[in-house]
Amino acid sequence: MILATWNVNSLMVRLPQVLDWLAAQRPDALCLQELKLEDKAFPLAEIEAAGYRAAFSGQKTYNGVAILSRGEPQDIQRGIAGFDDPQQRVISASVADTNNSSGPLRVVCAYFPNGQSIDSDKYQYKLRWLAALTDWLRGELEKYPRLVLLGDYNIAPEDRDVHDPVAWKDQVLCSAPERDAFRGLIGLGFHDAFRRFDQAEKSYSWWDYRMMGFRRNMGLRIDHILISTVLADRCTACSIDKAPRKLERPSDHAPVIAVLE
DNA sequence: ATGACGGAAGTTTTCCGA
Repeated sequence: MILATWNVNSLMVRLPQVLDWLAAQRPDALCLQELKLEDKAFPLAEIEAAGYRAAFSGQKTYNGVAILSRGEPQDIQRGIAGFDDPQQRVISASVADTNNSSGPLRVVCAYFPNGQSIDSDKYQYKLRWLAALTDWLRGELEKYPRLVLLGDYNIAPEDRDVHDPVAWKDQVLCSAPERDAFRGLIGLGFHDAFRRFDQAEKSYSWWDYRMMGFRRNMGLRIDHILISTVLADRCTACSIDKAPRKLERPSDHAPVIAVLE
């Protein structure tokens, strides 16, 4: 089965691209971030017409996350339990596992805070958010061993995930506390699906709109799919689909896709 | 040089993203 994540940077603007991509890729589940719309504006009819159901948690202007799946998402949970946050950044749901009879997969879709800069209050919020997410996921993994965490992590885990590691050294998205937090998630019992396979050098999932970032491949790998240990051996591929980044009016992020056999 | 580009809110400019 195919699981994917895509920060669409406004679902209203990107909806035609999302519908085209669903038709072309036929993922079993697609996690979306940065919807930038309220729930009452969520384009449910268009998505259902494309053969998908949806769980979503939106807000005005910023943030907003959704899980689209071919079957009805079950046991939907919004946010991080025990972490009050008006920013809509996390949604979880159970989706049918098409290749296994031992129960559904638990999908957690997350839009990690950006942090702005390491001397910003938003960076402190990011670190608190990361700690809360980690604590919460420790329990979720016990409850749902077949768990996948997909989303825009706003963390480039290693220097090889950064087009210019010298310029980005100790900057937000690359700082040691953020990378420590990423490793902390791995330490709970996750595997970075992308790094389980040979990949081209300079593989990124986000490129700045400015300075011809995409054409010059000035990017970062900040969108990730972490799969729990019991699922890891079923993962047969993981890739970044750069095609949508080449369209007119693209998101600044490209989708990341994982295949579970 | 802290710019650029893109989206949203909403109005001629600001905030935010990464």
